[in-house]
Amino acid sequence: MERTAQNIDYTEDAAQTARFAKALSHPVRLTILKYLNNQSCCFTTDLVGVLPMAQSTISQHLKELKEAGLIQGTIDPPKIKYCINKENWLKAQALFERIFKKDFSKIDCC
Amino acid sequence: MERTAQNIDYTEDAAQTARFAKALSHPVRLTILKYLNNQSCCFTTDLVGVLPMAQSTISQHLKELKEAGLIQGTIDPPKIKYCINKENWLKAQALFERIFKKDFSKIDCC
DNA sequence: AATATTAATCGTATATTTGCGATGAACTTA
DNA sequence: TAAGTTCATCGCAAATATACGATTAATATT
Repeated sequence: MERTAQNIDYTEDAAQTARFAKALSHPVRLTILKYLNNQSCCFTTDLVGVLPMAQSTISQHLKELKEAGLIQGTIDPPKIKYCINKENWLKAQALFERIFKKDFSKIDCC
Repeated sequence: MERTAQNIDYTEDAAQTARFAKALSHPVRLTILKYLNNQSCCFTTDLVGVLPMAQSTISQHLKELKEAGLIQGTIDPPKIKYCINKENWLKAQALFERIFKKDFSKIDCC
């Protein structure tokens, strides 16, 4: 097998952390998460009212957050109620904590 | 002014958090940061030896981490020594903590 | 001075992301 | 049943990200 970037096997933690980070890497998605975190839950309608973007764009961001596992939607016809996916949220929290948890006492070289 | 996505003024925190998250959103960059965090510092050479990718690609990832402020390079001719940018690292840590710090006691709706 | 090492940058190809308007499916309400 | 609401998806355009090899500038070594 050729030794190129295509064939790297990252640790599952690194891959998962990268996926979560990617989901958090857009200000609109951070705004949505903050909103959900404050409101417990909300409907897409609410977000469309708050965010100055097309409904389709917001729907796309919601899809990404859902696919990353950070939120979940429950059907409440004809609306969909979104909320934080608690389990994965805590998982993400743990992974980000792990990134930053290191001791800096030894880092005095720069 | 037209009310489109182009004209949104995100809070500085959201924008900064998104920039940090973007820097963390690739497994190679997470690997580099982990390496730096363990080793205190390292040279590009070291990373090229460890990561199975072209030197130019690694250099590009280093540039992104540097532009996000998470690492810094000091010239040590003919090499460049990279290490974590402690100040911004702690800033990033604080911002990510802030994302996840919420109380979940009220989130029982889903 | 000539050669080697280091690491950034350029040029290029391909993939992904972001945004919008338009459409459509599912469900409600009149 | 007809009209309205909700929200996902499609199709498209533009921007950004990712990777590579080749080149270049700076410095070190012979």
